[in-house]
Amino acid sequence: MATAKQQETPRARARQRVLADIDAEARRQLARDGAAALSLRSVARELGMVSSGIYRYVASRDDLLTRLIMSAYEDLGAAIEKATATVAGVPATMWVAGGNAVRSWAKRRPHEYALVYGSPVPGYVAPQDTVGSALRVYRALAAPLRTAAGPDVVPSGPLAELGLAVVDEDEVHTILATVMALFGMVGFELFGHTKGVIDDHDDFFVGRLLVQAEALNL
Amino acid sequence: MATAKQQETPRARARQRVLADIDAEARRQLARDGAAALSLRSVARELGMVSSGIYRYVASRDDLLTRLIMSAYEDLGAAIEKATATVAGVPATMWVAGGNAVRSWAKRRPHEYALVYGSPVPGYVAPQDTVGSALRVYRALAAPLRTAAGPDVVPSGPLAELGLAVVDEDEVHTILATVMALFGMVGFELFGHTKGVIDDHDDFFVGRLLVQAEALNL
DNA sequence: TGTACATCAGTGAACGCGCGTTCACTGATGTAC
DNA sequence: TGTACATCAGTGAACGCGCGTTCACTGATGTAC
Repeated sequence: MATAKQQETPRARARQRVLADIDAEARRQLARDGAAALSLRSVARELGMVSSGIYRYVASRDDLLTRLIMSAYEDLGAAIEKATATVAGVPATMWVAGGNAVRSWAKRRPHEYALVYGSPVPGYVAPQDTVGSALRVYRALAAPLRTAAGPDVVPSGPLAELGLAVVDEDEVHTILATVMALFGMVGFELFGHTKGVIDDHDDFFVGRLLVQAEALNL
Repeated sequence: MATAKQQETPRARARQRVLADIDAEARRQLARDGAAALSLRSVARELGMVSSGIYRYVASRDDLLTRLIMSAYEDLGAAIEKATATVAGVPATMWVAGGNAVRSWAKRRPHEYALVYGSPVPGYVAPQDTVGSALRVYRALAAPLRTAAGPDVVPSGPLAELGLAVVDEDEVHTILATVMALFGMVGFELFGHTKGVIDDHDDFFVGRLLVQAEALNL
């Protein structure tokens, strides 16, 4: 199983390029029309390829969706990491930065957000591959908690995967519920449920993030 | 514009019956396959009607979606009202009952929940008609707050439509954020984001509802 | 009570569309000797 | 360095599917005199 990448042949390089084009075009279509409208045929068409040709690169429509889901998670995770890193050291500020990153990413890429945190795509079942990428988001959000806990903590308990050592069940639940509340707020705004109720969303959101930081003892 | 319903003619009664059948069948299909799979043709087919015949009853697919959305809101609103009414008088208990009603309704009707609180249906824009129905849900959830405030309160401020008189902006935001947190938790569980993280969802959920009730001063 | 006309539910054919996926194929690229 | 064979990207046609919506129509029901 030695997948030697040494000696990159022209054909292999071309393949990588086409694969990247496919991903890019799929993302573009997802961003424009949403997951439901995404089709292998239109991706192939846009790439100037005959519709069946795309099967040399992608096993099925579901396979392409999986790639999109994973890259959405990775992209969001990276955005949070970046936002958090710029204010590293001050837990409460980190939390606010992370939360704001989620919100602004969601507004920048509403269809991608909908794909991963909205209604499941009918008929699609996420393969195991996606959970790692999904985890990156939570790990990024947990950065302020890690900072607050200090560098000497040995991860343990139900949140060990996030680099946390929390044993008290109520505390675990508080953390989880806070994350869910964050996504609840983002989803409500993005999906238009706050129209006419909240006028200054920025203000509302930052205010709530601060309250959350307090609840998390940051 | 005197829409006299007096003198119900057989034809009119038949029309009502067919319309009800259409709604029922559409709901059945929505429940089974989700909104994306809902088609006028299959509804007509199932009713033993030729596909074009359904246009005597429904203006378009979007029109049918609107009916489904409104009835979903009404149904959820009614479920919350019922749950809250059975424990009327004790605000905190009412809140827990209302929250549990949202969750159990969502688990009973996942596709309906996804239709109204999940990703927007691509290409569909909700007409103004739906906001009244949507409001019923929030009004039902606000019952414990009304009870806590007492019967003499004259509704005013941004939440007047919910029968509340709250002027303090932070308090308004707390109420809104709590509702969003509720839907965030329900959505996360329903859409499978808590797999492997939370083992006892009932326990988690009730615990959080109690915390929320406290935050709402109930 | 009876007739003449208007309304309306439901039919059947059609338009034009797009989809996922399979298959046998050509011709270029890569590899082993 | 040159040849023979294997791999693989991309083609083009096809299968079978389902959709929303329009239109001219028939025949039954409802209404006005």
